[in-house]
Amino acid sequence: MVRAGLTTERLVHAGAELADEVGFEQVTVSALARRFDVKVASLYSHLKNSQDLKTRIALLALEELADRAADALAGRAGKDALTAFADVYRDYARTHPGRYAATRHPLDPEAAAASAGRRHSQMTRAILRGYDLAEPDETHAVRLLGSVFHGYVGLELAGGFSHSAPDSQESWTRILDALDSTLRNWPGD
Amino acid sequence: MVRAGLTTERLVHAGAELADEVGFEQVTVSALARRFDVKVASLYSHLKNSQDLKTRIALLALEELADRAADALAGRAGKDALTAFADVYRDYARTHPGRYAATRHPLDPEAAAASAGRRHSQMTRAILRGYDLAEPDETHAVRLLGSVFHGYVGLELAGGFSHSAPDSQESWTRILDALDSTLRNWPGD
DNA sequence: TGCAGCTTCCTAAAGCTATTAGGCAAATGA
DNA sequence: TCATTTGCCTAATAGCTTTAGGAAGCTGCA
Repeated sequence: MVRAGLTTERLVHAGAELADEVGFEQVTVSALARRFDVKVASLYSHLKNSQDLKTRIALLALEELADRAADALAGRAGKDALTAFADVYRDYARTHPGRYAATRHPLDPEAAAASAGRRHSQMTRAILRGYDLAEPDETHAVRLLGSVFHGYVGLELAGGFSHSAPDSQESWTRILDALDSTLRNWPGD
Repeated sequence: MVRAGLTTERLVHAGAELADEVGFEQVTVSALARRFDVKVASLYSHLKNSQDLKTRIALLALEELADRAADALAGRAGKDALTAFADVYRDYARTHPGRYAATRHPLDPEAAAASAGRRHSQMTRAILRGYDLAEPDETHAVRLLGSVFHGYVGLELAGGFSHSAPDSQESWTRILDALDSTLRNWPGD
């Protein structure tokens, strides 16, 4: 019997690819086994269960996203940083829809704390340092940015903006302009 | 044999309640059958399949949400309308998380066209008439509002803002202030 | 080299969900 | 009252998940 050479890492990676191809919700232990031409039960030596697989894909995606964001932020500040960061987020979602969906997968508190989600929100704060916001306004702004990015990408991916003018890219650009302007003129009490 | 009195409408309603209790993704034909103390196959006289059930719950939720939004908008304009509309959205999501999740369920084009989703976006446009935006800026603004509402509520529901100061309600209020200000001072080209 | 022990993958089995086909009994209405 | 329609049932197939236990491959050490 030739062994397939399964490892947790290979499985999670293949799971992420599978997610991008068929959707994160459709990622299943069975489908993954088929992809490796192996019996389903065999995966249970490498994965605790189906939930474990999804959690690991989510953590992988969060790392990838944070890595790309960190690259994009290097050497940038102000609006330049804002748009670079936002574009990374949107591009990642469009090129890796399954992985992006994975980043929205609910994590239990320990997993969440150990994830790159924190890194991502630290980067958001770093961008805001280019604007002049004191707490608690900075936190409000972090939440606003998170909401807009997550919300826009979610609607775009769901097809909300296709088949209707203007182009989604144009709205995205104008929304980032508006956000920049909002951050520069954050309303006081 | 006493009949259970199933109808498509009762099933969809119970499905919506089930969604609020256990989550939209966990709504299953089997669970619904258990709730009516009836065999699973019996539901297939009233529902085409599992997908059909979910679509119907989504349509129900979209109607409910649009009805509430319409009520809230009556007699309001400007920022007053904006916050009332936004609050309805957020409150609906918090009091009916399963139904809210259902509104995010992808619909095939025909179902989407027949849904109350259109009504909802018409209302967003009505609110924007209180601000001074010409096309295509109005559309950009519609998309911005949709993104912020959907994004904020999604993050809040996922627990993103709990266990951390400031209070989510405070951020929400300040974000609506910021949106109002953005709409009043929409940046030109 | 040979073999002990660990690891990998397998077979088998049970339980849950989805869906279809076909049947009997209850409700409807002529 | 009887025929027809309708509602719910049994039975069966098929897919996914998970656990238990077994056999073959690999590793390290004598």
